[in-house]
Amino acid sequence: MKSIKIPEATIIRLSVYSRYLDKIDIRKSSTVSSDDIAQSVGVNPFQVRKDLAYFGEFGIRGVGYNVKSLNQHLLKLLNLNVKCNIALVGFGKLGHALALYQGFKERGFVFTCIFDSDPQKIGTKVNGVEVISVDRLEEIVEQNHSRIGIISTPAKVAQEIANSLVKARVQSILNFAPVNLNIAPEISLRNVDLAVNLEFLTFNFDDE
Amino acid sequence: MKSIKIPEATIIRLSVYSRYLDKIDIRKSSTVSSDDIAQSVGVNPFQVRKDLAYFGEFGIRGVGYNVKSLNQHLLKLLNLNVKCNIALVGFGKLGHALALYQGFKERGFVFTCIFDSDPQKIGTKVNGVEVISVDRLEEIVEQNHSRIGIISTPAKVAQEIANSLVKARVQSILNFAPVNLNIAPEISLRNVDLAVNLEFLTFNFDDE
DNA sequence: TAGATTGTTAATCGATTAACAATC
DNA sequence: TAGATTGTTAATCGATTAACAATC
Repeated sequence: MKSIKIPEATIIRLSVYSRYLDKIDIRKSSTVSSDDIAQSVGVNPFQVRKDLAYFGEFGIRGVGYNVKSLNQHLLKLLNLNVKCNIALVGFGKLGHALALYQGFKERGFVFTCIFDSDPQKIGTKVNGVEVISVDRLEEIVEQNHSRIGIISTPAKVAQEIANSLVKARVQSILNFAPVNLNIAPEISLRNVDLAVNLEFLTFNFDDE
Repeated sequence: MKSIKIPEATIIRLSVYSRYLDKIDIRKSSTVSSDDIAQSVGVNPFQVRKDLAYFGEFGIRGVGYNVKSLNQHLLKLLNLNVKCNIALVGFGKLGHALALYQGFKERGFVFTCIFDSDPQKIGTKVNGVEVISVDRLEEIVEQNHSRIGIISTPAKVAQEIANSLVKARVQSILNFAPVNLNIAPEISLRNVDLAVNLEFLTFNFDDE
């Protein structure tokens, strides 16, 4: 099915569409149009239909999309219909914030193991999950069958952590460290670079 | 100068290039080639040169770029040569993490005012900056001449906060709330959507 | 001079936008 | 049937990649 290449931007939008559908009160209306979705998430209706068309025909012409069934399709495409174990590495302020982030919980994401190198933090618990020494990362992550590793460590050690995660057989890495990670191409990698986002904004200042 | 449209992706890369230049030890070599930069940040050398070419000629053919001078040019383009006041709204776990984030400090970003609605938090201090009631947002942000507002509140109130920030004359908004903000087009807006990044990764699972 | 590396133009590629036939 | 809205093809737009002349 994934033989035709799906644009990254399309995948991101699928996730956004799905989150919007989550919020619709289906008692008011059980269907939704591409125009409606487009307006609500800030894209244009052509794009909504095009994005969906990569994966099949989910709507009814003249009527629209059934909210519940479309969302089920989207969740399935995003593989959110099955639980997935996630390892969080780096339990500093940012790691802490991620571990407790509502936006993850709402979409069904729960961290199944958490690592840090600070002896002060090791042994403490978050939502019933114990913080473990990063020395045991490879062992535990493999045991846990974590499919995703999240890196919220300092940039210096991020590459090393990434290597360990790959050894422990994660399939994907979400990296918050501001550094270019070199990893095997079969691992999917996504970088979230916070400073860069701020600098995008300062660039746009009209320097009077 | 900004009459020709600069791709967003280019602006993001300028920021990445600059951060890389920060890290180069110029005692070892005072110049750097587009190949070198490209390798280090994970893009291709054509792209580095093309990105820079939007703004001028910064290199010497046959030699490369002077590290220090190129970085100064980039910092100027990104308007990082002048301090800019930033308001942070929402001092939950995520806001807290952002306020203390090293990656911001390293690039010269400091938050000059912080807001929350929780009486428990109001009056506490972070790096010498007091958390203020969100009721006083418009007044204080305008007084402070904040050019950027960062929203790390729950999604429900994000639009309302955005409106207040715009009233208080910010020029840009960095939004962490998972919701589409409707704001005047002259305000530059950047969304950082954490859950969507995770779902990008789950999409790529090879569903065996 | 010969080798290296930039700056810039051209070619390719991919994503978005638009238009419209299909059909409920 | 008429109106609405999808699914899909075509047109446009923009960004990336490649090639190469310029020049240090």
